[in-house]
Amino acid sequence: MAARPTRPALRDRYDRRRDELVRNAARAFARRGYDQTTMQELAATMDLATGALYHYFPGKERLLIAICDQLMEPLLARASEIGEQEASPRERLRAVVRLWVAHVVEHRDHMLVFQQERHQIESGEEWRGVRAARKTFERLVGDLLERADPADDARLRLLALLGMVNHTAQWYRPRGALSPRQIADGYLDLVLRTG
Amino acid sequence: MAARPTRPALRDRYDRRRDELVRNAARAFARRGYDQTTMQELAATMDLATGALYHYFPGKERLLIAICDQLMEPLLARASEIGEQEASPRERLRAVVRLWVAHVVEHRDHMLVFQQERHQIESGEEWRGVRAARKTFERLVGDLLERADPADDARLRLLALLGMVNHTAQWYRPRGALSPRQIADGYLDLVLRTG
Amino acid sequence: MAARPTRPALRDRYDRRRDELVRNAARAFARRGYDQTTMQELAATMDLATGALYHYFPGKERLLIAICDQLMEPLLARASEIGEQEASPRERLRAVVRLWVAHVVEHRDHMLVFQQERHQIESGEEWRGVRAARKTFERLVGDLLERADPADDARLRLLALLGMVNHTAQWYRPRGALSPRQIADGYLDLVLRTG
Amino acid sequence: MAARPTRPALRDRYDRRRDELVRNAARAFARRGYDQTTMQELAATMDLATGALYHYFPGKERLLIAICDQLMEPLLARASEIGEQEASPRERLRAVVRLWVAHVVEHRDHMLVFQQERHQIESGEEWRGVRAARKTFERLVGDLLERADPADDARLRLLALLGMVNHTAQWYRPRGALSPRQIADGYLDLVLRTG
DNA sequence: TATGAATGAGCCTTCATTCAT
DNA sequence: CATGAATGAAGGCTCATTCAT
Repeated sequence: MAARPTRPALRDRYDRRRDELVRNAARAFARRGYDQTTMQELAATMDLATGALYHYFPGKERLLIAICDQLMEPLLARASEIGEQEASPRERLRAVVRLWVAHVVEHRDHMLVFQQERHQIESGEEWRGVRAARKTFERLVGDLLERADPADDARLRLLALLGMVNHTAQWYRPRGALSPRQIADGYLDLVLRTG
Repeated sequence: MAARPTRPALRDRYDRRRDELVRNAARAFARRGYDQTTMQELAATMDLATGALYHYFPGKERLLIAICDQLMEPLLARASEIGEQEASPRERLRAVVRLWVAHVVEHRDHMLVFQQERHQIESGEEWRGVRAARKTFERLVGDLLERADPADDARLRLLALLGMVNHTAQWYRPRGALSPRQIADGYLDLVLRTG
Repeated sequence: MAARPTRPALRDRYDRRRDELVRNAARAFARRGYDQTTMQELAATMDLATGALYHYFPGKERLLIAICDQLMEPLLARASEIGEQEASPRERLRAVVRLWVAHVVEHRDHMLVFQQERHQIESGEEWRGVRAARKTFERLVGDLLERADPADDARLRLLALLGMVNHTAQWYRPRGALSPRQIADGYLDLVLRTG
Repeated sequence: MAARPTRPALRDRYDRRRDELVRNAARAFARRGYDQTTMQELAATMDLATGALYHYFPGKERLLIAICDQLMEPLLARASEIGEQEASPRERLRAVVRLWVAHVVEHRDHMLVFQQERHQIESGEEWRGVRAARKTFERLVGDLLERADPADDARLRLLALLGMVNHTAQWYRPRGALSPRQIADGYLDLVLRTG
């Protein structure tokens, strides 16, 4: 794999191109599955020669990791910011869930890949980072939920929330009846019992 | 592929063996992924010669379909029975959700495979039956939910319920803190607002 | 392989059955090709279990040899008889060619198999007998031709005659315009210039 | 399969290589039979990796078709030219038969394969072109024969001619007693009775 | 950086043959 | 003699990866 350029102009171009490739790969993987999508198909979709993919990713698996990173990193960054704001736990929770749902519907393909390739993510050294990111995010949401509405069944509610939000990727359609924000608020209504 | 035997004694043995193979395959696919599990690995796991698998399934994909059938058929059958009972919608909904959660945790591997191979299930002629079964089940739950607790956001609640129950396969561990029944009731508490 | 029975009644039944199987195999091989016809297909066609074939033939190749034998042995036997008759060479040649053409059209499938599997026949120890039979027959025809109409180009005429007669299997249809006898006489008209 | 290159230099190299591969395959198939020759054997013979064959042919059967095309196309092209010349039918027939015999002995392997795989050629959609080419050629020869020497048994003579010429592939050896031209003329002597 | 032909290990599937019943 | 499930070696084909240009 060619190294990432150091000169800023080239580097930016490289980074933008790489991001674009990751997004395209997410779409392809979501549609046909990771294993059933060939590197040559990917390259063709992206108007690239087969070998050129290897300038950006040392192998197919690293491309998959890149998809997960592209999904998790901005989500985690912005959620952390919200988590550290001064607002009440309940307000921060609402902000996080809105962000989260918006992120999910904007990265539907990433989410679907993320779910489909669960078995890969769950084992293997190179997936450590992705696993850590997910855990961190879940803990962040869990903490906010616990503090926003303490209850015996806090854990079950967290798990339910994770389930419904992640599942959103499977049914959400742009221009549907509900906006991401409405969806997020709807979920919160279910999870937060006290008024 | 050898045909299913017609003599009852042989046929029963055949059916039991086939069911066992499907269960084993579900486990393997859930762990390593469908594409990354080879037919020879499967055969070895099941103490079978490679070719013997093809006495039961005409190909790898049909084995995957069989997993989905083994998951959906009994669930759909028993849920339909409940749906036609005389009890109130709310009671029937509770019964269905309890059945459903119990089924999910008892078929965790099947569920994980079902989710991982979403992209295969969603396209292709031979998957029509599986898609129909899922749709039927979802409609059944949706109807009960609507009648148990009419509300503006019935659809979102259904989708939330689907998300949380299905997601259960990813975190449930036997001998955990919560029994399937408690989980089911917990979910119902979230979804049914009017007490 | 079970041995050929010794008791006459059983032995005859066995032989008749075996002959029938060989004929059926010839048909199947002629249609789908030797390698592309499976032993299980053969067995099914003959209303037999797969394993039963091995009571009659120790393996697939021996079945192929049996087809060649069923083709060559009666032809060679009757041609030899004719060759030793007292008639003139020309009359004997005519008799042999008529026999030959009649045999070819009656064993079209055998002939087609014989031609298709030329490469197998031409090498391998177990094919020695078949090769010898063909050579013997060709020599017999060649001798008669030479003596019926001596000429410089006797060899080429023999080869031409072999070509046209064998080729007959590829176009002859029962109830066609020409009877086997007419065909044979037509061939002789071409090959015998004098007279 | 990689596409045929468009740049002239590369395309020529590709075409030459492909032709070479087809010729080699014809040799191998003629010797060991189509089904008994593996793609890996072929590749090894041609100093190629297994997968490289698939840059030139999408599958084994297409390779077989290519052999038939390599046999029939130039023959048909040149025979058509001759058929449209101004010479007498008899002269044109002689020219075509000489061409034909020369072609057969120069493509012995192709011919043997063509005959051995008759059953494949005769059925299947992708063989339509090959069947058409054969029919066209046979009709061309038949027309010339009919006009060169009208007779009641024209059809039988055509079939005899087809038989002998095609059969030539099975006995001709380079540096044998007869040149292709002598063989062709010998065949014509048999088939043309008058003059 | 980009290309795309070439590599070759590996997988799904087939099928001749065996053998317990 | 008959059965037919089981065996397991082998073949056609794919595809992630490399590298000469």
